[in-house]
Amino acid sequence: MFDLIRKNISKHVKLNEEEFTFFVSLLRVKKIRKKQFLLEEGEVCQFECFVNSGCLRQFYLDDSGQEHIIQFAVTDWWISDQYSFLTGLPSPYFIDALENSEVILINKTSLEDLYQKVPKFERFFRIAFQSSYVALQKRILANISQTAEERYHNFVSTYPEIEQRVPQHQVASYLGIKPESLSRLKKQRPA
Amino acid sequence: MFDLIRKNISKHVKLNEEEFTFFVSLLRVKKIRKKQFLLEEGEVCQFECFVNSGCLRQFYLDDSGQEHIIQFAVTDWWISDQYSFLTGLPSPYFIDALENSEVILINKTSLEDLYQKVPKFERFFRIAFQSSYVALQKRILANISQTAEERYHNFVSTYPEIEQRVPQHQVASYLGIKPESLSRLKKQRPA
DNA sequence: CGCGACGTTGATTTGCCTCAACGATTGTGG
DNA sequence: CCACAATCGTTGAGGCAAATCAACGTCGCG
Repeated sequence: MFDLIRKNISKHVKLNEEEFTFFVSLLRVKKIRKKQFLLEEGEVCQFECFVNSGCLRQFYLDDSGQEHIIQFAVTDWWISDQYSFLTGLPSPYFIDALENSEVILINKTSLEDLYQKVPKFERFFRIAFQSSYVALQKRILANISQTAEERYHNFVSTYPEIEQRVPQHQVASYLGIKPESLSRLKKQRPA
Repeated sequence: MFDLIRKNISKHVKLNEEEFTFFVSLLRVKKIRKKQFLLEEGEVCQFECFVNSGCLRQFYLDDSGQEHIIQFAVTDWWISDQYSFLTGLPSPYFIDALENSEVILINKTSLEDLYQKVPKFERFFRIAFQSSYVALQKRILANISQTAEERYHNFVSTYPEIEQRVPQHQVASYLGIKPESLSRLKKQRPA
């Protein structure tokens, strides 16, 4: 049950049994079925979420009813709305499941407690956010410097497993283009 | 000299005199003149950098010789290449000064030392990266969901002080559009 | 002064969007 | 288990936002 998250954390910090046991005592496991929401716009996000299995997405719903996918999260990834989590303000985003999924949640007060008792977790999340920051910078560079086609091929080679399992129009949304356009550019130069 | 950085850090963690004194002992102050490089493509980035005064930018130079601005950093901001800093690999980016500037540097080994001796800094940078992550997500959303004009007005209202001090074509680069296009859309609907 | 950096404007092209229709597949309720 | 609806991807025609290419004016600085 907690093997995967243990391994995930051990990528950046080494925990002993006691520390890990304490960590686990703060966790809550949740199953989410396809299309169910983990977070809805207007709610305050109170958790960090680790994906044990399945696939989720975070998206923004604009005034014209269009969805814009901010991120995907498959097995072994973290997902949450850091904006709402940090500020305590209502989230502008939705998080829902693209497949039946199992997630592990830690809520904000537990996490603060954890930071106090096991400062290594401060380090873990520092490194995790630093790495995520790097990934987002790369995505921004792609957005401001590349064509839709280049971004798509970039995406496929960076995240082949996501390209495999999510519908094509969701990938289009993530790339900031229309489904029709993605369809067309794939025909011209298949992956 | 170190008042500003002290205030910046105190936004997230409280330091006593001893801790701050130790921190300062690890710092190096550097003046950078306009157009000088703080980091060049191919170098390994060994520092975190705090801008005490002036203005810097981080950019990518593509194969066709085009610059793409990843971020600006004015007084009281941090700038670095986290990718190279984290991985120890050569940076794909440049960092240079848009004005004569004064920066405060802490190098990687000193920072690791600092994390060991004063774990509060782990917390400080955790929160700093978490906040930056939020800002980058917002920029990505803008890039995938808004028109050039919307992104521009968004930028002006978010960073009025940057809009004031950097040349217009640099703002265009940051927004992912051409200088001519920015000029035109400003004429149609002035800020 | 003269040159380079910067912003503007015009003419044209193009990449992606919009709107619309249609087939294939999936899933679901009767 | 079939019928029907919903979801998803594709294709076509036409439109528009932004890019491209080119020229030019202004400013500030060496």
